[in-house]
Amino acid sequence: MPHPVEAVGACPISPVVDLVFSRWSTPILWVLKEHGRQRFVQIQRRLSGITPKVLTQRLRQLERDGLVTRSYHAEIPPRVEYEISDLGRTLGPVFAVLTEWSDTHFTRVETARHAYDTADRPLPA
Amino acid sequence: MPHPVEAVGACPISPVVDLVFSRWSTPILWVLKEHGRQRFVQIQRRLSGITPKVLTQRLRQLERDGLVTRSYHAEIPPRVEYEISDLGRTLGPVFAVLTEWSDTHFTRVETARHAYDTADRPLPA
DNA sequence: CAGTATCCGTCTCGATACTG
DNA sequence: CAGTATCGAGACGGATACTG
Repeated sequence: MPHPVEAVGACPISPVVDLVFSRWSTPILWVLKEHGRQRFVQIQRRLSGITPKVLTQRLRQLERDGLVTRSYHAEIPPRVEYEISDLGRTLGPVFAVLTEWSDTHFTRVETARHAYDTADRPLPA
Repeated sequence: MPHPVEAVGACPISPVVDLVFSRWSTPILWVLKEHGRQRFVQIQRRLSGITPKVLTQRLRQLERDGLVTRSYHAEIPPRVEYEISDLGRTLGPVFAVLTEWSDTHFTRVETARHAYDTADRPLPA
């Protein structure tokens, strides 16, 4: 389920968010970036348990968006390899900034959550 | 619907993605960053039609995560104001990089989509 | 104003089974 | 191996109505 289009007017980066941060997209791009070209089952194993249906859906979307390339080799058994594209590699700085933010600020989020959960607040009941 | 936890092992930025790029989170943070402290209905109007239920849900989550602060003023009528927190403001570079990526690369995505959609491919039927 | 309560449609995911 | 087909379950969002 993509982000609503109505939000684009208020938030110009919504299209990119849909593109890169849809469910499973980021982990798939990440493993392709980290481990290079690989086959369908290898990706599936690294994402520990994603079903073939969902993996196929996401890979097709990423291929359509030009972030991933698919190469089919008509052998027996058939061999299909996926690789992050040049366009996909340009996302490197995006991931780098997110990694850096996570390393420096994520503990503050966890602290905030804990504080919120243990705060005295008027009971909803 | 958060990203699956199983993906975290393969992709360390999954928690941040859930935090910042969950549905509606980015647009809400964006309008708070752009237009400063504002009331519930103002946010609702800028996001053109988000329902109060959903807006409440997301604001609560962002408040719990420490990205947004909520201030309640017991007046008649009641007044509640939301503001991006200091922690939320540290996301500035993240948004900046995404904006830059969008400006320089998004047309290539659209080109790729068009090429994919008009490509001759064996019919699925 | 700032929400909450309820109902409902949709979408997606997950599990399972099957095919070239 | 690399998917496709089908089914069912559940989360989530949208619309509407109501409250302090």
